[in-house]
Amino acid sequence: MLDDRKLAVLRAIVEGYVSTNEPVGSKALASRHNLGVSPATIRNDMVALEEDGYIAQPHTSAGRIPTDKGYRLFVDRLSAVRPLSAAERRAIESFLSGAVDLDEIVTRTVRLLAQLTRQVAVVQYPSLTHSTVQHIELVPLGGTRVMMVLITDTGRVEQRVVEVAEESGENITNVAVEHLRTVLNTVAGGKWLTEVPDAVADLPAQLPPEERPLAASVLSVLLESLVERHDEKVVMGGTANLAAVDFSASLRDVLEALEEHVVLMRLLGEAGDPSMLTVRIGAENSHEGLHSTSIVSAGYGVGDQALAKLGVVGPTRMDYPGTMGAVRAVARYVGEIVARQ
Amino acid sequence: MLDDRKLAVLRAIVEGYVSTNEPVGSKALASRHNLGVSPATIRNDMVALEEDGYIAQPHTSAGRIPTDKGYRLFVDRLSAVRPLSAAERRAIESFLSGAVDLDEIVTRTVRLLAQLTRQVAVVQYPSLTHSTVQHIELVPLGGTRVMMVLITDTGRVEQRVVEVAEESGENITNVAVEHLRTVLNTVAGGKWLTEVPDAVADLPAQLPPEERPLAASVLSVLLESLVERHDEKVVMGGTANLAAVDFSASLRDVLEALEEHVVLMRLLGEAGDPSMLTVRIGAENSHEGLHSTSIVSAGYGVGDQALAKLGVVGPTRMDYPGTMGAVRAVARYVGEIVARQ
DNA sequence: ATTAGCACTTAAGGACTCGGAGTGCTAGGA
DNA sequence: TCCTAGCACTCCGAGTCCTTAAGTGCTAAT
Repeated sequence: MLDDRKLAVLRAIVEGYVSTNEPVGSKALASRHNLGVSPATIRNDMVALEEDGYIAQPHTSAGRIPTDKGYRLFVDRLSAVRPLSAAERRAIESFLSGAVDLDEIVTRTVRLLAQLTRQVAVVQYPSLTHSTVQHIELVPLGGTRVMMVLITDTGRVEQRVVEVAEESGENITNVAVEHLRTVLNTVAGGKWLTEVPDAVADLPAQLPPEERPLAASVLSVLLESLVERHDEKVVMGGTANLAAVDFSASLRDVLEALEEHVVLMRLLGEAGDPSMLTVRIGAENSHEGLHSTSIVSAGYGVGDQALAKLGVVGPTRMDYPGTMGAVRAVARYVGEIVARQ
Repeated sequence: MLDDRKLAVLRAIVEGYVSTNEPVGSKALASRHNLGVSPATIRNDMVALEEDGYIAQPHTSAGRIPTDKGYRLFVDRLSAVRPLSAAERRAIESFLSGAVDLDEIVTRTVRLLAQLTRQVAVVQYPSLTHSTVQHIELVPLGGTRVMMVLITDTGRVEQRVVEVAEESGENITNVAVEHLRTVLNTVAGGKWLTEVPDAVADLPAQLPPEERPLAASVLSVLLESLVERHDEKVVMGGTANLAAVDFSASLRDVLEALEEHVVLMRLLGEAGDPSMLTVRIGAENSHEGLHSTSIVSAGYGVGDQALAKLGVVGPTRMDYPGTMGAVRAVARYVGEIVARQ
């Protein structure tokens, strides 16, 4: 059905349309992309490609543009991820290695990706799920309040203020807090976060009765902060790059979708091994407002452990090989940097 | 020079242009804003207003639109901040009070402001400058590394990994860390952050020699994290609202300016008592890309202490009374909520 | 000081034309 | 059987022209 030449034509159409942003016709194709055949032949191929739904024409007597399905085929079979130049890789390395902080790593990564791809970049914070407990700290804040700080081996810090029920407030002594801290760290230290709930389940029973209200309050907050999916934290940048593009959907819809972080999470979050590139094209995105965009994403992490994902959002009409190269490269470096922390 | 009627005309022009987004002519003015005079009279006034630079016409035979100077006069003398309705205030209250976390307060505030004003909202994190040290925690991470966590009374938590110089690495004993923690909290606890550098200056001298390398490393990181202006952290939301507006400058320029957080900080940061509303109109903004936008900002804080600022960015053609009302109201509530934490 | 009347300007929108790019189809050639 | 040349057809987009509506500035009268 699709012989080599037809595929070559499709590739040429995608590349042409991506670079010029104008529907590409048979004559232009024949002259520029020396395919060795006449425009008429190309037209015949185009008809076939159109019947199969890979390309479409905006109106009669216009050139062809790729459909979502066409881009999909292009990405899957007709293109190779374009590796970055040595200079680009050095730039990434030096730009990211200057970060002191998990926050800063994420912020810089976003800016880097946006700049590299000239699109909107999205980076998810490293997930708590694959971390272990490094330390749990309890700090009496005076009154009936205690601050709980959870530190993970991946450098993540979660803090929460714990409000202890009023009647038992007088029992918050430094001794009790210190005791609880010791016990907590003994029981939960080094455990995977997913194991913590089980590990602390029968902890209050082991404590003297007067310390139990405090322990109960702290534990409920701790468990709560584990349940909350903190990998839902994302940072976005490069929205200015959207202004240059004209979407078939309104720019407003796209911006709105991007601002709903929950949506973003779904987009990045679905499926995908770490270091695997995921490309979602046009209507493949479940969210309505993003039907005219494509999303290229990858997981990053330490070793083969996926900590989180990052990616870029751009028009379906994007430079896939280049974008994929940039996303992959950045994901790798970020993984390294996070590991180094 | 500017009698009452001319001012009334200016006000009518501003209000008309803001609501219709079209240049407003003398006839429309006379009929809608019953000023009790004929169009011809209004025209005469318009000529005077134009000579003084308060209004301009895009081209001959078009109506007038206000200039930056015109908006300025309108804001300063012709308008009153419009208070929010009771329902709106209740909505703010309930929306903000659900936040558990400083991060969440900020995030929710941004979304709230954006929704209320239908513009881009910007919220600065509470500054460290006006906080006191609640607690400093040190956690050995194994090897030559220690995590330092600084907790302030305003609920802010700063964490840093401290790398202790290699040769002295063996000296990181739990005893030394605990000792340093105790001493640090004794010396710095309850102090204003600005006082901390002085307070800890001669601390190493008081320690046994084998603990000094550790102390020196921790202190240098601590001081560094105090110097870094963490009130430079800002969160932005509602960019989708920009899509609806057409700026004289390109949308891209505006988005770019907004993404440069440093620029935002300058914009919000300059001058202004807490609870004072600042309005910067058009070219009054130092940044080129924002010459066609106005910024309404206010400080928020506990009592009369300004912790940080928040504001919105919109087209110069904005509903100033309403926007100012929303910004003021949100600033007040956020101040309260932060205090309550 | 205000108003009515009038001539003038200008952008926006609609109708029309025209050229170019591109197509589909058919018939002839390797 | 596949490719190519040629040709008639379609349709968008740019350009031109015209008209309309809104608005102005000026002058003279109240």
